[in-house]
Amino acid sequence: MSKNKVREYNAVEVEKKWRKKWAEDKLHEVDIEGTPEEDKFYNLTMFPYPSGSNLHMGHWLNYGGVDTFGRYMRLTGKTVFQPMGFDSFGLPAENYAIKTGVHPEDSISTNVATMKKQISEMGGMWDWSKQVITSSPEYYKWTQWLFLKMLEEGLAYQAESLVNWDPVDQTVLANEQVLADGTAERSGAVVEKKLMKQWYFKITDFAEDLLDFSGTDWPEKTRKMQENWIGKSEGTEIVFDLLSEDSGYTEKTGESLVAFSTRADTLYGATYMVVAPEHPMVDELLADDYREQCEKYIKAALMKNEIERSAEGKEKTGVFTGSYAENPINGKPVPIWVADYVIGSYGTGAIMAVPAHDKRDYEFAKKYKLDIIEVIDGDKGEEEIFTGYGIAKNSGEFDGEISEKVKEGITAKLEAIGKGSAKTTYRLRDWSVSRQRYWGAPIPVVYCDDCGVVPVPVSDLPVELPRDVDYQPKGKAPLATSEEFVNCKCPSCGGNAKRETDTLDTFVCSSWYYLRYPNANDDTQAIDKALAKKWAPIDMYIGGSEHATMHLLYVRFVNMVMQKLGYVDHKEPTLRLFHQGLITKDGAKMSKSKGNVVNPDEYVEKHGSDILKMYLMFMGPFADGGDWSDTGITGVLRFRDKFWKMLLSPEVSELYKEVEKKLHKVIDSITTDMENLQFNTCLSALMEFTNLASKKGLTRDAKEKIVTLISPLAPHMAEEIWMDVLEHEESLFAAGKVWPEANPEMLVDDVVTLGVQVNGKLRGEVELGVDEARESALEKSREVVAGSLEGKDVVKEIYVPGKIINFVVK
RNA sequence: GCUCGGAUGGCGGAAUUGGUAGACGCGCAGGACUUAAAAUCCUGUUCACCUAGUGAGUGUGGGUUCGAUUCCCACUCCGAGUACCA
Repeated sequence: MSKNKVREYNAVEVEKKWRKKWAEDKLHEVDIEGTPEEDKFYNLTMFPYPSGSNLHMGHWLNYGGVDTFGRYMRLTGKTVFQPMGFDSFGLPAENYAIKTGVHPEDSISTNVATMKKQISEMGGMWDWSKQVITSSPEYYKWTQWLFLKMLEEGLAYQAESLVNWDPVDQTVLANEQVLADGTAERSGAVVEKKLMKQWYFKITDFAEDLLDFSGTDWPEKTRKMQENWIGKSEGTEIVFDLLSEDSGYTEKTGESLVAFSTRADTLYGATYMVVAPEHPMVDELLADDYREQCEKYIKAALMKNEIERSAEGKEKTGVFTGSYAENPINGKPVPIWVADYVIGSYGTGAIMAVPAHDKRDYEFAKKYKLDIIEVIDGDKGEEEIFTGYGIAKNSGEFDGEISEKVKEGITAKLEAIGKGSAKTTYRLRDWSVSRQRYWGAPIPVVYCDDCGVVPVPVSDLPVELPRDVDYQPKGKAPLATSEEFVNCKCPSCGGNAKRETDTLDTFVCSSWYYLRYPNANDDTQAIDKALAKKWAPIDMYIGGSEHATMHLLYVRFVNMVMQKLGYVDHKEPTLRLFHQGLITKDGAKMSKSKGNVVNPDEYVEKHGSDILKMYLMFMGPFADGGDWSDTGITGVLRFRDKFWKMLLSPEVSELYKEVEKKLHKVIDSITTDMENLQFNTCLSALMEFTNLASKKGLTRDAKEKIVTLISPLAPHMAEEIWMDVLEHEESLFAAGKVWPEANPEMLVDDVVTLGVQVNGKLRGEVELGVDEARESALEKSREVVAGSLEGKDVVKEIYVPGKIINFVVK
């Protein structure tokens, strides 16, 4: 029948042949306009940053898994759109340029070319005809358009905020560029904080929408992380009136300090207040005798970032301001402190401290000998203080009531006397999108003396990033050094104006790219409504979990805005989300600086990409990644050869019953595992089948089924078998819905072997029918473990059909 | 610090809703084939011991249950994120 003798499998040659053929046939190019909506499957991976180094094992794991899943969906009959692009703006290219003098445009275009070549050699079904490169004017033109939309919608605004300032390099630093000791990575200078006017996106307007994940299939952990990041808490804003020093703290100054608390029920126990070092009222709180000491403390505190301020083992520090405020519930004066454990951006930046019922306040109060008054009765257990809900005491009229009631009562009372109100706050902050850097999309606004802030009209986009700009750090944004760029005419009045010189955060570029892919080459509009509505939401989005809170929150936010504007129908950008794991080397993240980067190319050259991909998929769960070691690659090679030989052996006319049953069980388990992206167990199942069937022979039908099952994992080999051995006319991946279905009758066994336990310990095995009746099952089991039952009283007999028998004896 | 994960043989890992722990693979040991080796094939392989068996065992200590890798409590270690790396 077959013209093929059993021949050796030459992976490298075979793979090259099929990649060439697939490219010629444009097999992976999707008919974006013509595909019916019910057939579409948008299979997306988070696009890579084109860094200097080659593709690493992490990329391989990531894209290997994406492609395996995509091919599986393809074989179930879906039209799979699997585009690829590059997130090419950003800090690393700029830093590289500063260091080496190579222009980011040049290094990026080299890197993109290299990575594209390497990704192509993996043999994935990437649709390169819809590529996006975020640093290209054709793309960032529309990123600027997105900014203008935000502005139009009132979702972009300017405000001052603190940034890391390097006084030597005269430049803003990313948190990453600030070392743990507070000095700058590059210059070594002690980093300062500087107030700067920045553009923000009002993501906080969408806090409630972002908390609603209905309709999505996301990992529980990612949802939790986002929920905590958004950090909704319902509490009370409480007004503490300031007391004047001159009066001996008996009279009010007329000013007040507002604190946010989720535990208004503990207000009677509030014995002091703490304001964040960056609190806007700090300066007026400083009494003369305390000013010098406080200012020193505040300056030091502002140099640290949030993580350092609350770092491990760090003792809480603070200073007394010399001011007092009145506790509104009992009229008692409380001292006001400044401490860096209070963060300015959360709540109101000021807290009422209840040391008897809050751990941090307790530590602080003990250290500085502040009053500690218990106002709740509760079981402390082994702790020094009680932090839960209990029964109120020392709380005036609220004594004896439960905390929840007290909270409501006190809030109501505060409302009645005008000293507070119920309030919901969120930890989520607005998204700062301004960067004082060169390598980003220029923010498309101009500043006109007469008209103020004027958006650049869409027809004038892109505001092009000039190539010849001095991007060396020197005290102002790189774009500000270019007179040619800065000076322009006001689009509104035609008078002299100056351009905004900040660029956009690269997260803005990546917040909408999935809506651009379907019409990536369309120069007339950012998003094609009809196409976006058809292809969005993303059916499967795969990327690292390091993006759980930022990128994945920004994408959701932007999608919500786009929905509001009618560009998409769905609130959520992606239905299903999956995080691949991390590949490490000797337990550490692979990086050039550590010198532990393993180059995938050498494995591809030696064994072919199918082998490397299968090995990465087999190494462990796709969601876990793992530590790289090539010791196990032998097993995958052996399996591949065995599989190849099995498929090339002569066909048999009928399958052995055992093999047939196994085939259907394998179809069943692989289908489930593919759906769940558990590729390691897909391979285990294929190995088991091969071990069994290679001795017995396969029918043509079985060969077609098993080749289809392996094809998402080893597409080149599968295609070679499909076309060259099984002599099909058309590619397996163009064959439509060919994924096999298991025959349910083949999945059930009539006999099962069950463990027989005595007191929960395995003492024997028994063969039973699947639905063996209780009495006969127990009867047979008793015989098996007769020895262990001898002389004992059986007090209970447990029989769970198909699972277990357990005798409880005394 | 805070938030979220993870920990199973010598190694990578497997185990629907609690039901025979260690599938599959690597490695190792023994055997077949070979003048020999490689490759391939077969057998064995959680550990301990007084080895026809018995006991222990899924990071540690407790708990719930007839039964826990799985559920609960406390802890240890490792990883990710922590808002200007992406």
